[in-house]
Amino acid sequence: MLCLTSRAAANRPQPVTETLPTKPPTIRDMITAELDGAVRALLGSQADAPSLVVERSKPGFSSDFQSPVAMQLAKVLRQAPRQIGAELEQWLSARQNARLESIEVSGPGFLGLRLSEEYLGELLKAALASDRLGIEPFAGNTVVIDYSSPNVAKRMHIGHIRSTVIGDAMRRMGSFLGHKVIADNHIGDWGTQFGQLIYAWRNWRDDGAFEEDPVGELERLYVKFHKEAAENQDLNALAREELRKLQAGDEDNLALWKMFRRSSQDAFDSIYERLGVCFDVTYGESHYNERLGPLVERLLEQRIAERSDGAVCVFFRNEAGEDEMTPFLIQKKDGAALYATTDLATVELRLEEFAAERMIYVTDHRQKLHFEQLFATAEKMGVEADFAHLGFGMMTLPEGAFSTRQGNVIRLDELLDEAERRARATQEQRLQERGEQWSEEELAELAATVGLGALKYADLSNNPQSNIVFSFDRMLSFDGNTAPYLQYTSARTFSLLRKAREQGHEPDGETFAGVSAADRDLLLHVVDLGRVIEIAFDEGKPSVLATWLYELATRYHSWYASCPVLRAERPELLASRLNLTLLCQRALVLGLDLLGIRAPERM
RNA sequence: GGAGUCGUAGCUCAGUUGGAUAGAGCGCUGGCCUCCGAAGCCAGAGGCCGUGGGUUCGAAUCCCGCCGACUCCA
Repeated sequence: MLCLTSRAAANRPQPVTETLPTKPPTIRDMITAELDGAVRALLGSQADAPSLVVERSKPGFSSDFQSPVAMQLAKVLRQAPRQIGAELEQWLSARQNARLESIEVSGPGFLGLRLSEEYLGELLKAALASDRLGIEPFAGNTVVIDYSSPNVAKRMHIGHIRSTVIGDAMRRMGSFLGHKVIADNHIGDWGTQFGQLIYAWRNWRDDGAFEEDPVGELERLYVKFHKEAAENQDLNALAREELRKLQAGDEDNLALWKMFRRSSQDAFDSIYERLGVCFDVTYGESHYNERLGPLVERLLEQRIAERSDGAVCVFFRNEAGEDEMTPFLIQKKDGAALYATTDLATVELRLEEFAAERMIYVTDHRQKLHFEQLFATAEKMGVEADFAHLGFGMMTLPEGAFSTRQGNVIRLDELLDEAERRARATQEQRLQERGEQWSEEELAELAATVGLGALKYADLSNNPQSNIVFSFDRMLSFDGNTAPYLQYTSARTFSLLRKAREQGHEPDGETFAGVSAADRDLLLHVVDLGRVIEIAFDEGKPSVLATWLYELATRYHSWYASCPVLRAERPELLASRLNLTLLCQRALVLGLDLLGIRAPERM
């Protein structure tokens, strides 16, 4: 699995923009350029050309791509669409572009374009020339992605999976495209809960339990504190005193806090390692403590923020003086800072230390207003970077929300265990059916690959804004549009190419012959990958890539059922189909890797 | 009260800038392994895309009203 980034944060940033190649033209670019020429010829200088739409033709049409251009022009030219289409067709045909085999009008005025086999062959060859499928890095922004962000002294639970998995996929896709990505785990390592925890630790800790399971014990103390505090109001004051001492730099409390932080980080790391998730930096909220006071002062001086009723707020008013958005509170009456303050300080540090041009926050959608306020404040501060909030729905139980205090969370490590357990059971059954024996290591590795893949894919394959009611069966399904289906497809391609090699056949990387509709469809789908990754990243939707992968797997299976490879009737068909199989394999492996999912060679 | 998100097949959801016949999975019906891996393929049933208007040659997609669900608001 690609996991190129490390936690070392030193020596950033070097500009990467100048050395990047320009983005290579796509098939759509080529077609659009042709159409544009035709449209200009038709329109002359009399009017602006409409924006050209080019898309894949629906199944059942002989063309590969289509454009409704003639209908778009009908109004401007005051002619019937089909007549315009005929003229466009004539103009384009006269050009004799070797990449286009035919152009024809159909339906109410769609222009259908069919690519030539030579051109398809070129596309295949170019794609097979590298394991990046010919997609060169072309983007070059410095992007900070903020995801996962668990809280110290609490175990990671099911509520963290989405941010972690989606953020990691964004990191992978961004890096692949050529962005300089900095993944930041903004952990919750500061705040009122530490006063509570220090009090609870001093009074109720169980050293044996802490030895055994540090974070479990811290979590128990946290829950106990809230139970006790509900009975005894004095505890809150005592906890606040511990917090005050901690914030004032009291050595004992600071040492405790550091220990809590370290043991929590160890627990997080073991989960990240299992998931194959990486970060470049893990600064945490505490990293910004010293910046908060000066930041508030500066915002007041610059009149970006104002005092209001003893607190400090940033207001968003229109010209009439009315609030356009809820004010952003950055300092409470008692002088305490808030998430808002820390987040603003974090923005500043990311500009200073990384020269960030884009910041992406992956959190649940309830924080939407907070981020809108944050981004608007940054704008007032003159920050020119782009901001994006990738919000997703919450995971809940049938009886309601998860809550550490209520102790009804589903622990992440247990969820991962369950995923692997189910994958292993399925695999053992299949091996038994096939009469195969695998070693324990092979089984364990496959169980992790398939189980964790299924779990990740369940979150990556849709982008629901609505909340989701948790169910093991839902998250760990192995049938239908799931990671195991994609992995199975991958395993099949490996198997097929292994068999071919045993028979002395290797893909030659260039033959593309006896082209059927299924061949065209498969090839044209694969060569769209670069564009798909770009959309998935720019729109913050790994689901776009997931859907593309699913469509690829479906197409491959369907193609495979109708096109014998090893038993192809002619040698050039065998060669061509081996190439297509290798192409699909590379696309599956690459696409899955960008989602953080491994593609097994056998399963 | 203010702001926002979302209503698509029995269930869970896709649907990229508006484009020809709205797609998957699960579940349901029926085919396909002496033949490259059946975690598969093929075929079928199942939809006034919440509702009423509007814009457009063309709307699940854009605009407005209404109904319903959810989220946020120092």
